[in-house]
Amino acid sequence: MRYWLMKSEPDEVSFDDVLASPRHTTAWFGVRNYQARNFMRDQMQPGDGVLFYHSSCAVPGVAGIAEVASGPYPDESQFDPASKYFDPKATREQPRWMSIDVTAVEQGRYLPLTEMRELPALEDMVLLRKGSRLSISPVTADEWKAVVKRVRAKA
DNA sequence: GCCAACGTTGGC
DNA sequence: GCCAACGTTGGC
Repeated sequence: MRYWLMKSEPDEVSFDDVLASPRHTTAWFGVRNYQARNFMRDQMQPGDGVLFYHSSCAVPGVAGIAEVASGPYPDESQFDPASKYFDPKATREQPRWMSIDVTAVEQGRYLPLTEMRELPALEDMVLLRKGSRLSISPVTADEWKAVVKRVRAKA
């Protein structure tokens, strides 16, 4: 069992959107970075823990806890010329980009990025490293514990 | 809107 | 295979 942090722009897909979806589950599409794709393709397993992070918004931070709900499969949006994620070099025979399903599990408090930066347990977290832009990044068990604790805290 | 950091592209 | 130019990310 591993842990991950996945970034989503809430204007596109927010944690609330996933909670409102059938079975609280959504397809994670639109990843167009090879390192992030490889995590989905090679390492992420159903049941892995996911920190659902809101980026590019007024208050970036962890919006809820989720989990990986499927193995990898081709991202449909790469084949759709009308999609902004369309990739002319991708074919059905040789897809380039992968999706996985993600299920929302628990919404506690919203944990802002500013607060994450103050937690000593998170000082080495990939997300918080200077220049880190990965939309999917690994989270250690200790980091997971520290974040979940703050998400479940009363204040 | 700015800009630092990083990834990708393409000419050579 | 190098590397300059360009595009993107994402916090501020």
